[in-house]
Amino acid sequence: MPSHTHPARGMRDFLPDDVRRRQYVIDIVRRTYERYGFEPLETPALENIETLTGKYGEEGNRLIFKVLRRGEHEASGETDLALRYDLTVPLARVVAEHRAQLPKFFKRYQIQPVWRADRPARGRFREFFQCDVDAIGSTSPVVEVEMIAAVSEVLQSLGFTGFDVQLNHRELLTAMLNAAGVCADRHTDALVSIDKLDKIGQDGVRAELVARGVGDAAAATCLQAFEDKPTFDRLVSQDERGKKAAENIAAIMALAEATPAKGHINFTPRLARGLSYYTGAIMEISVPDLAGSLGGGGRYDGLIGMFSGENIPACGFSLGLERILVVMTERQMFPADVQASGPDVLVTIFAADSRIESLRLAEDLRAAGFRVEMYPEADKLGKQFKYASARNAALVAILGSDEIVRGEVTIKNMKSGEQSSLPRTAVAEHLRGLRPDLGPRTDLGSRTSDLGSRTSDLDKQ
RNA sequence: GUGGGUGUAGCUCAAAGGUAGAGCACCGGACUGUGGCUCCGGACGCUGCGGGUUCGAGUCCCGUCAUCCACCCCA
Repeated sequence: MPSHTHPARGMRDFLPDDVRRRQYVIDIVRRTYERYGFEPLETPALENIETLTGKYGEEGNRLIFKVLRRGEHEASGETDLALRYDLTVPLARVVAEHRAQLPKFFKRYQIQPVWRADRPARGRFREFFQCDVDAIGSTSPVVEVEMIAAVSEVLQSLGFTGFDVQLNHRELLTAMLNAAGVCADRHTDALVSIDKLDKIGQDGVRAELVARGVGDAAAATCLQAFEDKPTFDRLVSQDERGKKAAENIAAIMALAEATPAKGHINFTPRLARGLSYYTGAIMEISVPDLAGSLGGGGRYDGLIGMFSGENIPACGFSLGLERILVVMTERQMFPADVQASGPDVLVTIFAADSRIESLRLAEDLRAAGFRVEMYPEADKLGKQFKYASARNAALVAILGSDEIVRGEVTIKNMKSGEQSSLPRTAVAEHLRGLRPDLGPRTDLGSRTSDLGSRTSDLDKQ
């Protein structure tokens, strides 16, 4: 027998209250994405390892969870499969594979877990959910704008007000670094350092740049560019691609004025983003009390071509579910009915010989759409009430010997303490009048039925 | 992967080398047809795990695992 019962490192069990909070967020994300015309996609947890390797940069490669080959190869440590690291690369594979069956401008959303062999930290896990939207087939800035708009609307619907969409462009950074005299093979390192300007300051970045092999003069020019907008513009406009990138960013920001993202977008020259497949606009969303980001994305016009040979433009954004949950939980942003869930009615059992009467009542109330829990044993009523209280039941139904003789049921409101007896046949109608907030919760059913089917399959294995 | 903190009852934490405790939660009773409040009682532990020092280790040392924080990186 195992000595401990913790889930594996960086993995979590979700108890009912956790699941309800997650589903509440996922539901809003999905409904918003749907309204923006995105369609659902699901892909397998496992991919062939060559599908994933070489897409995420050096650090990303290291963090891929690999699966040993089965059978005789197992002993050698050889690996042929890996757990997906994100939802973007699988999408690129799907587009390359099913191009003919997909619309010209394929817009999809995907809400599934991904895995990274990272070291767990606050808001960071080894298994976590991403909520991705991507649009395939167009280079128009309208694509970026809709992406940012959809994500902004999700956050607003969840109750976020102070979020910040940071926008930048890979080509802009490339042009700037070239003009500053940073040689091409130092670009990635330089960007990682520059990304830390807020955190470690100018001198810190300068030291890091030099340590990473960027010359003193080039480092100084870079830092000046981030300090002084005219310098930045001058450096960037020295080549054609830089100019076009600047125009692209300007277009995105102007068009976004017509969307829910209005007032939230900031051009952020220092934003770099780690994944290597980005080629154009890059973006990230952050809120004040979280060190990392709530999500990020960008344009990756070359990724699909790595699978199909044919370059198909694409752009996407990914929201991190657990990052959102961390902040929402801390700020208590969940509605009351999501925080405290319980049955509408708990039906008690007065004595063993009246069990069947209690069951009949429970079934009637269920048919009327209420969420009904049967207390399974004929314990004394005090215990049954105590349980109802602990379960957060709104109402308790009692069918004692007196009630059964009179053809009545006693209903007690657990919050107010009021209770009344009424004819057995009038119970459902009465309950509806008593607590109009109770009853059928259509959204709960659909939440569970069409989400995460793949994850539940995985759980069973 | 690097540096640091913390691991004791289900939970939050005491016990400063000498008999492992409290609060909350749990169970039972006061209250044999009514939860929350009160009172009384009960159960609760290989002190993360393995080694070492010592007459004696929850306490000191080494290792290991877990967890948290800061880096690194990221959603």
